[in-house]
Amino acid sequence: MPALPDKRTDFIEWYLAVVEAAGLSDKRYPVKGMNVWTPYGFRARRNLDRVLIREIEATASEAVEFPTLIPETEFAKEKEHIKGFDDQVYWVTKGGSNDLDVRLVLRPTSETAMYPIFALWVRSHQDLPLNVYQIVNTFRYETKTTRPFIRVREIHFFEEHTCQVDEAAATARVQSNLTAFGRMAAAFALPFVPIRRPDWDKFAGAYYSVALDIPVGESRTLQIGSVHHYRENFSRPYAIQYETPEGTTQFVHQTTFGLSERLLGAVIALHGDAKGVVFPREIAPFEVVVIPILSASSGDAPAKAAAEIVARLTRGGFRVHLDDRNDRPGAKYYYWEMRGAPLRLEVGGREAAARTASSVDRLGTRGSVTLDTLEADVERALAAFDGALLAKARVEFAAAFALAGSMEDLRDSKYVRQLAWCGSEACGHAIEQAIDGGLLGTPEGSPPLEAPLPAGCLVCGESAGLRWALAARPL
RNA sequence: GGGACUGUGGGGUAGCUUGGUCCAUCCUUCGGGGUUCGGGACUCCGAGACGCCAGUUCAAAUCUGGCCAGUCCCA
Repeated sequence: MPALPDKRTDFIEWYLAVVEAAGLSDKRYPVKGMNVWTPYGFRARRNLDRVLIREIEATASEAVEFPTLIPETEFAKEKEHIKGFDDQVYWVTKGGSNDLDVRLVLRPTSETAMYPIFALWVRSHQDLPLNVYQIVNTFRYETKTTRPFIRVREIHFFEEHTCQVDEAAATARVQSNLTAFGRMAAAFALPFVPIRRPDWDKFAGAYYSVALDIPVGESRTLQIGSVHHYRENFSRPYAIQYETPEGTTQFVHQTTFGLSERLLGAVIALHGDAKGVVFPREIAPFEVVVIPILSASSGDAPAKAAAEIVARLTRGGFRVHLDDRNDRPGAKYYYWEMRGAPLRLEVGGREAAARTASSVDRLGTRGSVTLDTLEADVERALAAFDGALLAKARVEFAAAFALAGSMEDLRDSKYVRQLAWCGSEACGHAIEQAIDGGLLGTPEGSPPLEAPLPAGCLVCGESAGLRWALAARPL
């Protein structure tokens, strides 16, 4: 197995190589931006979904599933929305050999599929809030270079759509989503910063958008999700209204929350190292890999002990894999390090005799477990690994930001820059030009760096409307 | 959207400029046998490729065009 490219200097090459070498995705499918989920990659995806489902359902959201095709007539109802997506949708124009009277859109996102039906579901204030989510594939005709998990044309998409009684309730739902995302991100050891996007960069049709960004290799950022407040922007064209207790009629205020397999890409990009992928336990296809070390002198004792360990841990609810291939132990170590297994247990003649196993986690921490207390020992080792991974990620996160006190600081910046901005579009674009990237927006809540807000905008020096903003180059 | 470049076994490559030496090089991978097994084993035997379609030519991996796929730069 040849060495991976250097992650720091050749980040993209490293990323592509590691996805390939870890067996997570097969990108040889002959359609741009549409890759095959391999068995190993699909296990990771299922684990990703499991966490998303667990956390969103903890906030009273219900799973639904809407159709893949949307009639053009519904798709076109909200003007900003269609303008934003027009150039990146796939059209179905034929049924068999007949041209369709009404063309159909392959959903790029599901507002326009759901909202005509929401209008039927919502009649009374007692029907609110309506919180539903679905995990489906969506399609966007991406023109830029596609990359596995990070920029694809067939997206494995999580989308929550809600209807609320008023603007304040919708704002509260946005906050609830941000909190839920905090728990999801913690499960994947991903420190992130929620950022309210500038008006010119918000979701097509939104009142405002909060993006969830993480700093990632080569001083860039990756948007791994977003939460949007729609106010009445969709409920009016789609006529989603309800009768209040007072007998009046109101339009609902809506929110959405979107995530995708980019989260998996982010986990790979952020935690991976020179040896390959590093999975936190929640997303790891196998939390524990057991490797028997055979030799002529120890006979079948290691194999028997390994089988016992696998049986016990499986019964204990762990995701375990026994690697009993006819290969050298060292080759297996490299193999599972490349594939990111959090914990490896080695059982040779010595361990089998002592009824123990040697443990090594993916960050290199060595230890030992005893068969008497196997489940507890493994649980402790995995928890310690997850804790260490999160701590490491937090240190790197903190080091990714720097204040910018002048426009000169933005040039060739190796950091995500925190700066004072007056909020005007002209100054925003000046900042984007200087950093050769994007003005990400204003941090929701406290900014990454604690510092007194300067007296004036970095560009124009004005103090009116002054707030912190972040700028970086997107991945 | 505009421009440049690239496509050779499963992965990575040599060959392309100047067509013939190529039933295509090497590494890795894969299958079978044997010996092995505490950080990428050794050995013997075997498998596997010129993106697709046209064209030029006595002759195409090599030249031309289209398509498909990919990479980079600019908007």
